Amino acid sequence: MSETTIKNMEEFSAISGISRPTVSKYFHDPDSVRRSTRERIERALEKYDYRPNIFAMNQNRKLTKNVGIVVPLLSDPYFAEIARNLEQRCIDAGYRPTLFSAHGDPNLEIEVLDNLRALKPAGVLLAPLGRASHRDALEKFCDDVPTLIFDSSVDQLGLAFVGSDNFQFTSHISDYLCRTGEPPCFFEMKTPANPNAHRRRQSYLNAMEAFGHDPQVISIEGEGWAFEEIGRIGGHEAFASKQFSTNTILCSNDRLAIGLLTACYERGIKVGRGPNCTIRVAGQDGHPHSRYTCPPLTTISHDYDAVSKHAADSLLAAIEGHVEPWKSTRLEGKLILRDSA
Amino acid sequence: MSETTIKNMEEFSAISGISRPTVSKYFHDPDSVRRSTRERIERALEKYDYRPNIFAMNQNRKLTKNVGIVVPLLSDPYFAEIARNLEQRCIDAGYRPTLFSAHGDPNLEIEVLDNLRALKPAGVLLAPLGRASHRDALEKFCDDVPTLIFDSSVDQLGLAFVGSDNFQFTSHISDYLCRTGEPPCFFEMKTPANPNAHRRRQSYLNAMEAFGHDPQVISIEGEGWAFEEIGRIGGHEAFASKQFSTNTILCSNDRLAIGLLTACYERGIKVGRGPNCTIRVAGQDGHPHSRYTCPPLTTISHDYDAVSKHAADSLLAAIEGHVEPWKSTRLEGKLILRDSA
DNA sequence: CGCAATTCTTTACGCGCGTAAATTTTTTGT
DNA sequence: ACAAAAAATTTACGCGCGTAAAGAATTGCG
Repeated sequence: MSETTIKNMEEFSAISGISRPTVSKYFHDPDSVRRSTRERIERALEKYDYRPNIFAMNQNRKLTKNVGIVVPLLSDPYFAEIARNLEQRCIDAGYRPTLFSAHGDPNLEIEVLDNLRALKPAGVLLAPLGRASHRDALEKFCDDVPTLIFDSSVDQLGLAFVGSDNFQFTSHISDYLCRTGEPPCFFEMKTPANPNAHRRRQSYLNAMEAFGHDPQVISIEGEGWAFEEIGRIGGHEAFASKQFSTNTILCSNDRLAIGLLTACYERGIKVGRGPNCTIRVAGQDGHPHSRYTCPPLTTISHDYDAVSKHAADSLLAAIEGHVEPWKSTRLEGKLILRDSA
Repeated sequence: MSETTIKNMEEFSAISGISRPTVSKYFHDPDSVRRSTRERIERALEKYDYRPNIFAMNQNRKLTKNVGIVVPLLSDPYFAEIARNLEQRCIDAGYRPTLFSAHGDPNLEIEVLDNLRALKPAGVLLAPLGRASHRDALEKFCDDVPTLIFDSSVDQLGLAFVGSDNFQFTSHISDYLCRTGEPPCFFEMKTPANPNAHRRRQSYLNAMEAFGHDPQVISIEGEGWAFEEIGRIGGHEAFASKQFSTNTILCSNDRLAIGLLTACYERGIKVGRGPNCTIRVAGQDGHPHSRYTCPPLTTISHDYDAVSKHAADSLLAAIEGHVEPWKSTRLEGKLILRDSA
């Protein structure tokens, strides 16, 4: 690398011997110029490290290379993990992802989207808060910006939806639980933040009917996103009032299950499949932490890779002009057998 | 809000009746214009929602209002939580924070910093990866961009350092453990990613000497950021080779402790203070998850609020011209007594 | 080799805003 | 009420790059 520092595209075009408009074209898409000129530019690029001013670029381009990634709660490792995955895929495709979290607050979600608008993103990958989201504001945003919805669907919003097949999740794990012991009760929040919860409850009811068992749904109180605490408190109350009719509890999601396991511990209830265990607990999501609960949590896991790949691919395809009608893609989960059930 | 849509500051200045340079001044700092004109602008702002083009602003301003927040691993809820905190403080102070994660990879850390440079940030809040960080690249970055280091210090890098007092952490919890039972062994990674680990080990050694006990450090193998798994595997090996000389284990951090708890469970070892418990385990960090382990983890917690407040305040003060010599601030932690020890 | 199709160069303008200088208007203090 | 200070306006230029149009150079192909 030489010492002469290049401060703009004009100077760079001079020393590279290529005209500025062509250099500009190169930065927009390296393959849009002749092979030989591309090589000349890249040789110069190695000698003098120059990068076009990102603000000047974005100001004039009709379409930027910015991509927004919005999740409901970044402090939930599930979302952090999927966000990381999406981020990498965008970078690999030559886009500039920016990560946002609504921190569980629907007003913040709107604010985030407003800020995102200012970045003139080519597209957005959005996991909505769900029930609490301001529906019409989301809709308005999706009208303006190519948006792919993931994780939790809101009608036919955006370009498409990619997520997990919650019916398959619950029916699969219910099936497992029924075949290996007492039929499960279903442990959930009464007013879940996420619409997936409703699908899971329904799928549980279907599964129980198919097996000819009486379903039992325990719907606990609690607002917000502190699911572990909600599960813990709700668990204590459910135990105290003897609401569990069988020795098996299927939780609507892993974080609730983690809280329930804590409640079990605090009440001296042994969880697992072992000889002196009195109860089985299973979750749903394949939460990064579920491996390390005590006992390790039996759960059904999202296919993180497949979901994020499908989501990123769909968005980027749409950005690049491949129009397709709205579509919902729901991927199957994998049962992860561990000690808790 | 009226229907006429304003597309630039020129138009907005026309309808608000204020000249464009004054409007520009207002957006730079609302308090820099006379109260009456400020009110006129804000009245117009309510009628026609106009926001200055962020790219055009940043292109010309010598100093942007961008602030970068960089953490080693966003999927660790500890960092997610502190990042959220920092983010909010920046927004409240009128800055535009952008969140980045190095995803545990020192090369990515450099890449993130390079991308950050392109945003011409007014300042950066950086929690370095630690041992694995490319020291000289960080240094170079800090030379160019006002950077405040937090969580894990690297010499006298940047404007200042803000973090926790690891000596106090370990001495405090060691003290507690010694007074309430057998003196603790110290469970750590042999090659920890984070330099805080060294301080904690040293503090443990000091504490044990002060109490007149023989220290015992168990240093386990493992690279990377999958601390829980490292703790679990390392725990199994340590138990198998009977490396724990007392019934009390102080872990270098909570995530390691969480893995160790899983190992204990898997070996049928009862952890806690109860009558038929054979071992006590404590962690350090006050990890968001530590409340929900089984048993709930006794730990010493970072003062999240104080650390992030101090970090954000220091950076913003420096940005706004309050020069101060390099300083290291280390805040005390709070002991959180739970069932595990 | 010659022609058309590509690709590049030259020239020129515009994006939306920051900012400086000179001038005019408004406010402040007495 | 008046001068001085403060704030706003007018005018003008520049930032770094996108992009369009017209012409020149290069390429591919029969």
